[in-house]
Amino acid sequence: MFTRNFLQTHRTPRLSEAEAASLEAAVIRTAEFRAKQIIVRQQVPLSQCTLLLEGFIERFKDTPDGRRQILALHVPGDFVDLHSYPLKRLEHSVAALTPVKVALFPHAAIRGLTDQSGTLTELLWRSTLIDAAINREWIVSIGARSAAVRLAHLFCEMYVRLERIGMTDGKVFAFPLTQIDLADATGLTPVHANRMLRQLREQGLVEFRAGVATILDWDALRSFAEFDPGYLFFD
Amino acid sequence: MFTRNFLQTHRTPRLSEAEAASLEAAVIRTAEFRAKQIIVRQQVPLSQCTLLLEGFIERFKDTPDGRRQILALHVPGDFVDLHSYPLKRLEHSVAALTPVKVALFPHAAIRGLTDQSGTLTELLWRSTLIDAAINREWIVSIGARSAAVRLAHLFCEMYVRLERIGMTDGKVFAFPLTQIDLADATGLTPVHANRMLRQLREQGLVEFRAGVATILDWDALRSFAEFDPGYLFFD
DNA sequence: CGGGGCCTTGAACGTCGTCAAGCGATGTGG
DNA sequence: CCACATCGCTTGACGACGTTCAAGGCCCCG
Repeated sequence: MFTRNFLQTHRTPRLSEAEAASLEAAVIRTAEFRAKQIIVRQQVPLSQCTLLLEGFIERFKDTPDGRRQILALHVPGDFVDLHSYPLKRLEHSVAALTPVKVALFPHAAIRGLTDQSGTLTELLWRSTLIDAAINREWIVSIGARSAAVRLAHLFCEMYVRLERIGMTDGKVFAFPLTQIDLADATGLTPVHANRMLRQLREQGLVEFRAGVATILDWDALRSFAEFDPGYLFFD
Repeated sequence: MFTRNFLQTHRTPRLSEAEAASLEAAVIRTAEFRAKQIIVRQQVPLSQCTLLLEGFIERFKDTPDGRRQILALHVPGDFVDLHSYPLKRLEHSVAALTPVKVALFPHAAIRGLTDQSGTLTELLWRSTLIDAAINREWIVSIGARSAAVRLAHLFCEMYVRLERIGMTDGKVFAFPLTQIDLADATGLTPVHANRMLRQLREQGLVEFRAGVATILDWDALRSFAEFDPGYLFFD
């Protein structure tokens, strides 16, 4: 069941059994990547899409002056480059944060799915647009929230997304990023990210150590972060 | 020809004449809005999509503490809320920056188009994903570029997008935002945006006055802004 | 044992934000 | 027709949030 987590997080529109079976059957093969390995390089023409089965993936872009901006984080059940189907190439790169296992869907198979069913089309399209909604929420975070709030918001988002696929253990979840990665995701320097993490910990909101996050006070964290999960479209 | 500007900016995949005619025929009516009028309110269920014909539109989100973040700017030929088709509602709001004229496509008509042609599906889907690519470039701008570079990048983007639909006059183009809007789009304060605009003008890169932008030195501006138009997918 | 990530902390600096005041243009009502 | 309010733009002074530079610690791995 390659598509179990995907269907778990994308319940609207609901597929018929036949449609779900077609989606599952569109996988030609699986693949594995090591941590830090680049999975998709920007601007390279693509002919298949990647569904993340196990592990964590990042999408990022490097700027000419050597800075690096993480654009999105992906968890199991996320299509990491479904948008390559209409776009044919990506304008950013995709890399594994941990060892990962993925399922591959040839573009031709996606085309087959969209020809077959308007509902399947809508579901796949929708999933790319939820990614876009997350991108926009990150714009709000980076553009309009302070460093500490930004980090808190990211912890909220990841907690909720991981909780949905059963990858949390109470208020504890694996979040295998370095502080440098967190800084690259939030537009901060590693030094300042470190200081803000300490502050969040001392405020009793969230603790982050060795790639593991522990929510200390969910209500307080959520309110501190101005977190409203509507943008994740968990309908 | 409601869809002329849209087809002008979205040349891939190419539609057959019949497909282009179907797209054009999917419009049920046009509508007009006054400047500053809200066109789509966040979280309200939608049943139609809006194609911008004339004028400028913004997408934005307000934060609890009263800040406002502009998420995207739209020019004629852009679908401003095509993503409401798979999502059914938006997590942000849409407003007119100037008096605007739009064409409306019922969701049911979009469904008809996607049922009819995989190529039409791909084109519409693609256009929503180009919006997403622009969102991601804004993440890079806000997260990793300095205030002056950020503004310069925005001028580059708008110049290229407007040039494509014939809305530039040499190196001059109407860009009907206030300095406050520019600040809200770039995550700056109006005061600082003002200072950076002065700097860009004094450096001989770009001038912005009364809603009109003038590129003073395109090559210098482009290089200062680290601008690479690849993310706009002008294929 | 040495080297390289990653984390942590301090000190100094600078970009950007805040507060405040004044200007010009526009518009509205007395 | 003028008084006055509003809005957007501009500039100065000051302060803060976040960056930069630097050093040291820990841990893992070769």
